[in-house]
Amino acid sequence: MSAVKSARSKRMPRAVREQQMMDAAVQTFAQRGYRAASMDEIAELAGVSKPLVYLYLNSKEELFTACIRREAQRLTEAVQAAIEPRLPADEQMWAGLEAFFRHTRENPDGWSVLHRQARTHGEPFAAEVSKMRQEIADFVTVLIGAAARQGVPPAPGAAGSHRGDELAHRDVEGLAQALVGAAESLAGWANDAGISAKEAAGLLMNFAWTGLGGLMRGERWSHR
Amino acid sequence: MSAVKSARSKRMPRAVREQQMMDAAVQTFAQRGYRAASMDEIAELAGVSKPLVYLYLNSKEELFTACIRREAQRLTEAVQAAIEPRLPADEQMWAGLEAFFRHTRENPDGWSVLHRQARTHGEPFAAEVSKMRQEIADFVTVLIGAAARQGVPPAPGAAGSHRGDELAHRDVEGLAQALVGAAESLAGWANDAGISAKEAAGLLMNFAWTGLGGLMRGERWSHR
Amino acid sequence: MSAVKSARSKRMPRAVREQQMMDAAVQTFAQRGYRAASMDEIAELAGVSKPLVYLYLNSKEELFTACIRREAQRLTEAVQAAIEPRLPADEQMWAGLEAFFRHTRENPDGWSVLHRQARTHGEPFAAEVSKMRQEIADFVTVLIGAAARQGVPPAPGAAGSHRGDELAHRDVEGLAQALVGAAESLAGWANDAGISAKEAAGLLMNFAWTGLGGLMRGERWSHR
Amino acid sequence: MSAVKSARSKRMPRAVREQQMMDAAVQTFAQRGYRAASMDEIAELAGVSKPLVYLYLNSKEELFTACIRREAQRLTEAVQAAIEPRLPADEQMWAGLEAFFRHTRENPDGWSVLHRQARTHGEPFAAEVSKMRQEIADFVTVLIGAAARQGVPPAPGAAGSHRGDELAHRDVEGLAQALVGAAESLAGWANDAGISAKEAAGLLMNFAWTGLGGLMRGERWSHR
DNA sequence: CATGAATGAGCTTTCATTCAT
DNA sequence: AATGAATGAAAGCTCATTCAT
Repeated sequence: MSAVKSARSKRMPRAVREQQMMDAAVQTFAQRGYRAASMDEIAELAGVSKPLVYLYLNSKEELFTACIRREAQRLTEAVQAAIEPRLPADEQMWAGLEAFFRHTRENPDGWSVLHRQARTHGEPFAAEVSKMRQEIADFVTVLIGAAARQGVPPAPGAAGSHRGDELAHRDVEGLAQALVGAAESLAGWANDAGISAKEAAGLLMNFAWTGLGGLMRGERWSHR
Repeated sequence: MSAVKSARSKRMPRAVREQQMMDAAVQTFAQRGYRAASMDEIAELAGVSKPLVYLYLNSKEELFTACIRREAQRLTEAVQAAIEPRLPADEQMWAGLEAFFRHTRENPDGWSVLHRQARTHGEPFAAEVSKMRQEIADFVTVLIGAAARQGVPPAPGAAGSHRGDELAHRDVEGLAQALVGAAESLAGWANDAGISAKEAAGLLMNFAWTGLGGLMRGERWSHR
Repeated sequence: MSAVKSARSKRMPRAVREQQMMDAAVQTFAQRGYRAASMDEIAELAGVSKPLVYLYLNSKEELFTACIRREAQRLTEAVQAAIEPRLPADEQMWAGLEAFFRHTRENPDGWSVLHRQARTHGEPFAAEVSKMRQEIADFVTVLIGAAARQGVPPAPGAAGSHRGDELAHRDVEGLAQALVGAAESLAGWANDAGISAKEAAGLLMNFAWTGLGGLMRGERWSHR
Repeated sequence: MSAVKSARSKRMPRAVREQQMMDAAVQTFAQRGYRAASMDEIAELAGVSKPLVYLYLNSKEELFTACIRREAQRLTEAVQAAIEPRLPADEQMWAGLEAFFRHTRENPDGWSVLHRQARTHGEPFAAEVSKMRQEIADFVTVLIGAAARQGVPPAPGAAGSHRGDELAHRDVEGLAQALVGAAESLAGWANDAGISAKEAAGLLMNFAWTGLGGLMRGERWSHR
């Protein structure tokens, strides 16, 4: 009936089967955790026998790594595809955040594998995610720098933009880390609370970008 | 010198033995992960036989839960002990953050169990941490509300305090989530980068509290 | 240059392919042992696909048996080809031993399959080698008998040949067993110690043939 | 009834259980071969569960090694116990051979593990046996040397002992190898053919010691 | 109070073997 | 003539958990 072959039909090319296996693996790893996920369950969910999984993906570790890489790439691609480099820094940031929240909401299992599972299970895997995370943090760092040069979020009623006090490099890095952490945290919360990607992005922009503006203008918090 | 007997001596009261076991368990869970940690290893590290662990703590699940509870309590207690309720909201916030960063740095295994392991391994455990997280988020929510009523971070040079536009409850909740996430992220980064708790707290105050001030004054980010 | 097509070229007559497979099998069985050798490895080493191995050789057991038969035949042929039946018994023996040591040194994998692997793995295979071994033992028995009739290894300085005391049939059989075992043992040792086939054959002739001569003359060892 | 507790009774000391396991393992390895022997089968034969085997002996490899060592020690001890160092070399040799044939006949599985299995399966194990074999070969070498010094098997009717031509060290080593190989081969044959240990020892003494005597007296085989 | 002895169940991994093309 | 795709069955090993003392 259907024009699409049933996912269960036998004898399909390797590339297709591999994707099916990784789909099943991501789902299983997300729900059970790396150790608790059994290759039996993954194979069954993929609709193939266990030996075939091993034939194509070699071991549980390699399968997990392959999943992490695929999901990391999909996520970064989704974010990068949303960014229009000619727009101002804040618009780029907003677009990136919106894409991030949208992607994580649409791929909760992939996000879980990246955010929870991969970072929890030792060095072979954590490094894979750290790389992705650092890429994003670097990008955010650049955006903050750009914003600083453009003159940023003017305080309403304040005199026009002026270059704020220099932000130390270490501070910028820390801010990027904080921002990424906030986004990660919000991603989990937004999905559970039924917040849309646009709302979440707006929320974080208000929170972070505005605060950033303050920093740019030299505002600092200190004990009174 | 010490009034405490050697940790290895036989025949000690149950409460002490239990703490030793949980110390060993927290360390093992942090290093290996919930599933990979074996009761054998925990018992050996605690210096007792395996049946004794079962006698006192019943099962791996209960042991893990007990660890989570203990560490969660220690963390929240550390934060709350640092807060002086009569101080202004921002000072409370700073003190809480400083205590948080200090405690996580001084108890990396406990923090790892809470932040990484517990949330990664299914419902019985994640709920335990969510509770703690929510407590903190609620507290932050209260602080923000208080700050809003007191009139907060005045824009330098702006006219004195004025009540900001109302912040929707949902927004406040989201901000709290973002703040907690940022703090968690910074906790990891700070420990690796050798940032002191005070520095990390200051960084986050500048980032968050300032932004918060903007929000209070009705500043919002939007597409131009 | 060569009239033989590359071993990797496609579409070659069955007989040739079969030999390639058996070459690969002998090598793999020798290096890994019967059980540890995988059909995958054999097929890959032979440069063909696994189903083709099954098409031609039916099963791992049959493949192993085929290897044993081929190697046993090659060995016995090598030994027999070296023997000139019109020569005296001792010269025949020497020539046979020399050929044996030479062949095992030049075909260590084949020898390993016969000597080590085949005898180690249950009845279907051990019988195959026993047959070959018995053939050789029988031949040695005949030689000894011939030597006995000819009057053999005269003690230097002793009066000419005289028919020795009768050797019981069972003794002759035992001697043949001992001789074959000694040869097998020397084959391994000689290869490792860099002893040439001629030297090894000489050594064994001195050892065995001389002793044999003593027996023929009725010398017997007994407690004093 | 029996004064001996049933081998199946539960809860026995570790040392006893370990011996039971090794008994079962030796039997299984001998009958099936190293690879084909399954830990399941060994455990069942030993009357214990598989985990207990692993608890005590760690792995299949270690279990195999332990078996090899135990059987090698038992064999060498049996041989050494039979030797009376004050007796002449030939009597020592005879006693050693007799003990060897007796022990291998009474412990066919242990002998199979040493002679067949251990040498067939790669380096960790073969080395263990080589050590034992070399010990024996060295001992034989010493005996041959002693015999040479004492003046040995006089040709009947020949004038009293005289020091034979020097035997090169390499030759002596080769002879020892041949002798050990012959004994190994005879051990298998004697067991199958119902030859007693004494008969087998006598056979080999006649064969080897007599030949040796010839060599000592300078007799050499050569092409005529 | 404390433990040495013991196991049922389940995991990852491998292999000989067969179809469908 | 030849192969890519696929699997049933079993093996080595580990673990949470319990008895008997």
